Amino acid sequence: MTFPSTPSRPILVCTAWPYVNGSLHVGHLAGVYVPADVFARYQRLRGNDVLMVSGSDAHGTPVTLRAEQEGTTPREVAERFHQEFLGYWQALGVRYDLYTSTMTDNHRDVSQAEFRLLLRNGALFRERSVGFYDPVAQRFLPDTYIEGECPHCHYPRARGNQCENCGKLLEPDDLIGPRSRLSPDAVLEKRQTEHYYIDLPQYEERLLGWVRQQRHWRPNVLRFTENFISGGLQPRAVTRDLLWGVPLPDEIQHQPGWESKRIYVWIEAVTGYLSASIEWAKARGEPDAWQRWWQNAEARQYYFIGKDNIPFHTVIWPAILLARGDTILPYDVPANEYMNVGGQKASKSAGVGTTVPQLLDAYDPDAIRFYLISNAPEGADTSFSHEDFIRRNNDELVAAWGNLVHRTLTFLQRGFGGDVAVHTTDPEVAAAIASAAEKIEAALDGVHPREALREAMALARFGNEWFDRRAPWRLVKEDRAASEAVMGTLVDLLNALKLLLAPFLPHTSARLHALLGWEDSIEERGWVIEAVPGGRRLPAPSPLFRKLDPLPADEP
RNA sequence: GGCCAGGUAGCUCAAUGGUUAGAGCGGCGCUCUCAUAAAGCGAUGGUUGCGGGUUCGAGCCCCGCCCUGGCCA
Repeated sequence: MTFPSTPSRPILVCTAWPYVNGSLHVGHLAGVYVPADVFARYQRLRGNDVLMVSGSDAHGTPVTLRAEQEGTTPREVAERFHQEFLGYWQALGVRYDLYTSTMTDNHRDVSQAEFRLLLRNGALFRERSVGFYDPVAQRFLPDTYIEGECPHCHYPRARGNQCENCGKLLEPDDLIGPRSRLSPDAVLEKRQTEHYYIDLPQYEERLLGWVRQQRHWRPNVLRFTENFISGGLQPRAVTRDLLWGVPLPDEIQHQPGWESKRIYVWIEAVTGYLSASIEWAKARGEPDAWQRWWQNAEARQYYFIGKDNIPFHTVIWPAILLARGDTILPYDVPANEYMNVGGQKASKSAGVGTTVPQLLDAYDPDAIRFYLISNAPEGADTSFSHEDFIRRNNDELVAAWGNLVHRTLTFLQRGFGGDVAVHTTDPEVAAAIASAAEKIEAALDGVHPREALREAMALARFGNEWFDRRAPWRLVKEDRAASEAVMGTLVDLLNALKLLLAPFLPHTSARLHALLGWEDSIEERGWVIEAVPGGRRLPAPSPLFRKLDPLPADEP
């Protein structure tokens, strides 16, 4: 039994670049990194040409702020968390082809080259503006860093964008006696500054036309994007008065005043997708190989992000790519909602939190992947709790799939010495496998991993039911050959489920692959459902998953 | 305060405006003993937050209200 092979297609799997200003959270994994990895693993198994890239976003204010708080440099903070993130991917089996950072020379070069290209193509313009300058902190201040007396209600600590007392919207200029929140004693100066802006209105019509063709996008992404563009696009500044970031191209950065400006992070960070692809190609010794995913009409690009990032990936990044004019546009942007964390009392009393290091400390990687996908926030927010995690682990993963594996393999071991008889897969089971596989493929191709996992679990439950119905433990007493044949079919079912679950549960599927007597890897065999040959003797099994102790009851 | 999501079974979640609103898990009952005290079957479980409206038809669309979360901060 095999599936029709599809021609190999280049597929670029991108994930949002996380800020390196702190540990990642369960929501990041559930919304972005685990779904992306599941999708990428599936596409690789299907034989498609997958390139999965991302990296740490080292620049931006959050990193600078953290460094200031710690009395260290942004680079030190960035390096530290970058290393931590690399550890996550290793531990969880999130398998990037390249996970880099925005601190590389390559990224700087690609970003600057892009800036030049946009300039040459008329996408950028330069404009003067007046900003408040803090001479003590030696920087221009964002609106929210300026406070003063509200001209309407005379609240003394109104912000430069809004008075939080009377709610009126303000401009920094409206404030009476504006002060810097960074340096309260500083006398603010109004200084002229100058920045580059990307002329988004120029691309509005083309973007809207393109977006309206994306019928396969998730409804929330499509609706949000259409509203965003229809509301009218404004030019956006693409440079900032900052020191931590990518400098402007040489011919600009040496002009007076421009040495202290940087390419603003939201244009620079999305460019990371391209720069990482190029870095991967260079490292591979084929510097042009990236073009296969960027300048090829057959290629498909998928961007896995959280919902807060939608406009950057469905409007601004496509606008940049349109302005470049030398690449394809994103194929899909499967943005997820949030996995919130409720039941905080429970997590605190258990002494376990929800950052990635804490999760990894408490649970096995496949159990984490299982939970996060089965409760993934694909269309609406969902909530995480340790209680729910333990329940899903024990009552679903272990009880259905883990049990099917273990009861099959131990019975085969005890009853038949681990010998798989020469057999044919029972037609009812074969049909159930084929039907489940078809649904799983459709769900994964459409980037609905949660539905795909549900189908796989339904097949595992069917396996338990069929096992009970055939009762090989009873059959063996009357008709040993018939019992052997039942076990052969069950082994085939395990073999199929091992493959169908491999994108979700790569570690345990690999272990099961070996327990089923294969000497190669799942990846080498590819997305092919096959029977386990008769005559094979399987090794003694051990459980794939462990049950977790329930949390201690809450003390009142 | 403004903006944006949500509110569906005990819990966690499904349901292009179209049969009697579904699934998993839990709880209850039964069956089984190969299996990590696991599994299977069965019955039970709903005023889809509240009140109006549009429609042949509304969980879904519109208006108002209540509640929760997120962002602005």
